[in-house]
Amino acid sequence: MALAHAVMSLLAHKAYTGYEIAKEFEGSIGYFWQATHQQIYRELKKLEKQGWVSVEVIPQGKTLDKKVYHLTELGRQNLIEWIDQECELGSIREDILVKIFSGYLVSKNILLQQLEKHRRQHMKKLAVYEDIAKKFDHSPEKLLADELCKYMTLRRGIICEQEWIRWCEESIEMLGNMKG
Amino acid sequence: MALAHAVMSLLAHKAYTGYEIAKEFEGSIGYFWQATHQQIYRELKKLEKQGWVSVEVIPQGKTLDKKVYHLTELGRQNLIEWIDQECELGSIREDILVKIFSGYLVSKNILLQQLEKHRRQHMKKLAVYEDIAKKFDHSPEKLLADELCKYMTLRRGIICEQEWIRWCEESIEMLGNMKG
DNA sequence: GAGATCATGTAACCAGTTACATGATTCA
DNA sequence: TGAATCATGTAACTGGTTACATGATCTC
Repeated sequence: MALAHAVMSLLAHKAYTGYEIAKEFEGSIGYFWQATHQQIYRELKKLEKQGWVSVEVIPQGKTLDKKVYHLTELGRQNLIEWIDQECELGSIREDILVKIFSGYLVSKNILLQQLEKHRRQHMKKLAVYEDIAKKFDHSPEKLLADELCKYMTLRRGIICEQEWIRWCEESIEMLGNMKG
Repeated sequence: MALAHAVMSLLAHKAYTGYEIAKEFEGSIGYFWQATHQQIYRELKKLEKQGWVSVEVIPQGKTLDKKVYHLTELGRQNLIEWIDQECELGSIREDILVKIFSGYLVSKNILLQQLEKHRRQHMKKLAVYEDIAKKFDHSPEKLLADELCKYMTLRRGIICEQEWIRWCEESIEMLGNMKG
């Protein structure tokens, strides 16, 4: 159910086209919830049926109409109620850990390569997040509530990347110390 | 494709029944890959069709036969090749972050409750992992390769829980400092 | 005797991914 | 003029979740 709420989260800020929502899922909200444009178009239709969003159709003449989505009052209420409900911990599915788990089947070098590559990927992501963080005024007392909320999710992204890097480095060292 | 490989990872150690594999997905491997017994029975059938696992049927007389699964040489080769292939970063879908993202729509108290609850859940998980870690000899030079591999994935679990707790605490403090 | 655990599965549904498809506009 | 981006979608498939179902054995 949370994709619906992720979409509504965006629409709580402002109206969006499906395309723009898909773009946001590549950045900002995409740092903690991934979705493709196909999923989003499908989800928006469901949300409309339930009356949680409304559509403003902007005719484009020759090509397909542009559709701007708005969060309805019903949708807003639903989102607010959802926030207060109990939530499960997200489920984890990390290829790299499956690889490490059976890493004893392959050579040390292959594992080290995987870890190095992984480390580099997370360094890249971290650099991106830290860049975005610079744009925020870092004193929480000065941030508006909605900016602070965004900033908190960004902090989560930063911490996540830092810890992946820490784990990669630790693991590389452990493998180095390993006999054989 | 990685559920298949997660299952094969287990079978690389020893033969298992579907039920036992499902149990492992609640502990050990379940710390980084979740799957239900329904998924596992379905996956085992696929793996058998592809010749990556073989089944040893143990008749139980009155009730359904017990089925013990073994990794075939083909399966083992496939797993080894998979480990060396490029892998994507796992995708993240965290309800709590969607909630925080639109947290400005609700009262500070509701957010604090969510964060506190989340923190407690991760503290519990951390305690479990740290308990398991105690059973390992902590010097990597002394661990056998397969034990070290398991230990590395466990370390990832521990770091992951620590970072969640760190983020929850940081966020609680930020909310505390917020005006309004 | 009741409840937990062992052990197997089917069916339906929902969510996520991949492939395919169209056409306008913008910029180098 | 060709590539990138804007903007919309359908279809098929795969993977994950929820609900239902059966029956044996073990332990209190």
